[in-house]
Amino acid sequence: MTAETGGDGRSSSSGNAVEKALRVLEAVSMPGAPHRLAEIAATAGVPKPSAHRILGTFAERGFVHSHGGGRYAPGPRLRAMAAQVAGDDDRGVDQVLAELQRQVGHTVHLALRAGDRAVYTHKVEADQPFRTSSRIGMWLPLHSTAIGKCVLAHLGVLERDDVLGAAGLARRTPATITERDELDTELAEVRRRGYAVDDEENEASIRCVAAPLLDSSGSPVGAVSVSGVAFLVSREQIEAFAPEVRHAAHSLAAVLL
Amino acid sequence: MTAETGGDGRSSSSGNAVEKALRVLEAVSMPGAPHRLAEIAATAGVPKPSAHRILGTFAERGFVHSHGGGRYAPGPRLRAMAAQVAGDDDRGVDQVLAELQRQVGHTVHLALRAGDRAVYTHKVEADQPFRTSSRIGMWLPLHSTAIGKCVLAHLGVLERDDVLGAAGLARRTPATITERDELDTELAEVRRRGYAVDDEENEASIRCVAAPLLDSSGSPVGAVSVSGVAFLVSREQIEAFAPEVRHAAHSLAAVLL
DNA sequence: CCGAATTGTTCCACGTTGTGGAACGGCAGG
DNA sequence: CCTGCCGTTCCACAACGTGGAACAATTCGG
Repeated sequence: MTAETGGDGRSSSSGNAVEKALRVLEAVSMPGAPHRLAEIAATAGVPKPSAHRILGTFAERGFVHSHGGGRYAPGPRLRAMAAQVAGDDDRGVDQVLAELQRQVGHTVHLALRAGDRAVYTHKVEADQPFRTSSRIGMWLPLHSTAIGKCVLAHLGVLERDDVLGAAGLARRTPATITERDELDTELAEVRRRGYAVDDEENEASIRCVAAPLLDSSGSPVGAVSVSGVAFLVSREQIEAFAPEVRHAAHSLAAVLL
Repeated sequence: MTAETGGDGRSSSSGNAVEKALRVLEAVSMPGAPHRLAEIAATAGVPKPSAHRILGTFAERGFVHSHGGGRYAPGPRLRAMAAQVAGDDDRGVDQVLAELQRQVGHTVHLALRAGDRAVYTHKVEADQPFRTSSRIGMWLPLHSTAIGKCVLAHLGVLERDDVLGAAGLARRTPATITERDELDTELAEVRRRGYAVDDEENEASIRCVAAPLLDSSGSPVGAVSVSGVAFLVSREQIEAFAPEVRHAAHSLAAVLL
């Protein structure tokens, strides 16, 4: 390990060509299929001509599909890669999630962090035939969800400011925490307890508990959650699942990292 | 530059840095999670030091996870991206596939081409509770499957030689076509009819029909297929689904491209 | 239907960045 | 102990990406 100072140093603005490519690829992959060039350039934080050139390369290889005049969508090659990645890790992950689902009887989610949001990657539905509006690939805000609060709580102060500054504290329900002070208090509590609760803060009638997945350096990678319908599960009942959720989180960290 | 002797002429373009990055990313995404550096470098067709540098960049951004000592696996960020891509296109795709499944009553697959193989990206199971050993993300050979033959049939001769040279014509069942001449005849037939049949050539007791998805330039992007258990569906019966499969393929081409 | 604002695309001189063969150290298997 | 193989580091060279600015196409508003 040569003397790498933990801070950003040069990488702050753009840096590596490969890095830009990754950010562009990520931007193209965002929901809302056909994206415009300017939009992608902005999202990726890359100058317009560079984005154009990179997207051209992607298009040549079939990673993105160019819808004519400056509109880009994920291409077949990227879709194939996505299917491979999504299908491969299912070895142990689904097992752990299914086990958790059996223990608690409610819908179980795994979400991974992607910048200033989290993305559902796995889901095990509850036995009860209750509507769950979530879907794999759907992304959720960090400030109003149990999963998101787990992530935020374990970010460095610097990065947290960055992320919250970019995403804002949008009100999602009457219970959503929209004050930064209040959120910070909550996050301290999350760190202390090792799990987070969402008491109808993101969606009315939905309560969740979540526990964070931390990598070897302590950075939050994502979180597991249990979601219950409010009139079936009290706040106390949901919170009582915390031990099981934390256990699952630890198992998943072992499998995923 | 390395003056390759006939065998593997793909050295066509290692020029672009982004291109190399893409190939490396693809190599990391392949099934069999922790890959070794040399393996990735070979698969991607990139010199070892370059692969190392690129993987380092990926690791910094969480796209791959470095298992220490030259072992790399898809990272959280890549998984999140994969979930987004896989989840987003479900708009119309699943509808079309479900419609096809209703018409034919058997298991329906969508696979996309990735280099010298195809990858299942979508699946709608048959009503009948029959084992189907396929899974999203699983990859299948091109020469012994209906889906693969659709792809091969619509490749340029040059690229077909390349692909078949790399992958070979491995025998999968007694019925597998392992002679290049015979395969070429079959592929001409596939082009003529607009669909391909797999009569227990890839897996014993499984018969399939497939129709290709062609992009605007006529290149094969993937294929849709219907798979039936051999002792329930005769070759004639499976082949009778061809019109429906072709129809679905056209609908999907419109949605995906 | 036309002009104005926005967006996609091309160009190009500049120097930063990636490049990859070769050499080094570490690890395993004979 | 020696012998491959593999991951990692090094470095001189120039190719490649870079991005501001100019240009073309398209959209929007009146």
